[in-house]
Amino acid sequence: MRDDDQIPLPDFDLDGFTPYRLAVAAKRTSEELARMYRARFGITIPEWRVLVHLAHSGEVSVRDIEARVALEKYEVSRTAKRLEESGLIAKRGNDRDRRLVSLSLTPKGRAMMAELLPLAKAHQVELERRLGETFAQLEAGLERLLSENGASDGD
Amino acid sequence: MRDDDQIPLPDFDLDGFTPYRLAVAAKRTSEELARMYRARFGITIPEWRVLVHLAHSGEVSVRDIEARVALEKYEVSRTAKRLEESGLIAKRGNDRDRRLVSLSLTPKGRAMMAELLPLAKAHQVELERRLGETFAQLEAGLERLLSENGASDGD
DNA sequence: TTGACATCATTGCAACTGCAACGTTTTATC
DNA sequence: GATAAAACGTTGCAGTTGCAATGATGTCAA
Repeated sequence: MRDDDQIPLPDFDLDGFTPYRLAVAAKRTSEELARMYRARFGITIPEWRVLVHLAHSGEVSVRDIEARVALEKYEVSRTAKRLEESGLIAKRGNDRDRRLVSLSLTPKGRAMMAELLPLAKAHQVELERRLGETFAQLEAGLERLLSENGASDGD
Repeated sequence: MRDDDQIPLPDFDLDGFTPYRLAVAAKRTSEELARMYRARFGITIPEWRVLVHLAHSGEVSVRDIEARVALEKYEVSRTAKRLEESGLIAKRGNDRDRRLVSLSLTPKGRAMMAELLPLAKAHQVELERRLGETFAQLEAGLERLLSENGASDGD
């Protein structure tokens, strides 16, 4: 065998691989935001998602949140536990169906969201401004990806 | 105080929040791929990234990889450790600069990549087909996001 | 009513992650 | 050269994650 007797590999450009590009873009975008959440409010992204849903929907169960904020059931459960410990949400049993746990914002959580949501909105506006006309293109692509199997399975 | 005397919250639609949309789209896309990697080759996404870079670049250091595949230094280090343990890559010291560790594919790793890379390419083609004309739009958006601060800081 | 099955939420465990600190080696400054 | 500073890679630790299993409750059919 000669020394260069190696299996030849096809060229592959990771930078042109869409799943990779998406992952990197998402990570950057999320981390930018996560820094703000953490620095100003001391919350993580899963916490932010749950809080947003509660702000929007009032009192809901873990199950209700799961599907709506793209978190697994156990993530919601643990996130809710942390949020309760930091006093931002309240958990209580549901009398109709005692398997359910009702989650809702506490006044403290509500006050925080009253401050946070406008910032998030402003961030979105700023993002759209920064992307300019490519924003609509990005959205078209995301829409296509997200609608592909949005309801097909629980994952 | 009346019972409904609550701080009013602005409406906020998580589903329309671009960072969230990106995160969900990236997660779905990545997981689809991760399933294939894991099922057929038993590797994770960080492992896949390191392997791709080695397939492309031959022999490189941890530092070289770090920037190119969007992983932190310690992630590359631990990923390399695992890949070495599973016999897919080899690690050895660099004589010129003994701080460096040279990573390279083993024949076994090379053989795996020879099988994996065509599948990844096919996946990309399939993705482009599925997205149709929105693919170009998505790419335009991603390009904008990724070029914004790609070299500005190491993060 | 009872028993089998489904649903909801939680948790034990092992693996993984992020951060900061570390040891080693090289580079820069005097 | 000697000392300080920087670069490279690794690792200890505490916290987090994902999976599968669990317990508790509800639903349905006989």
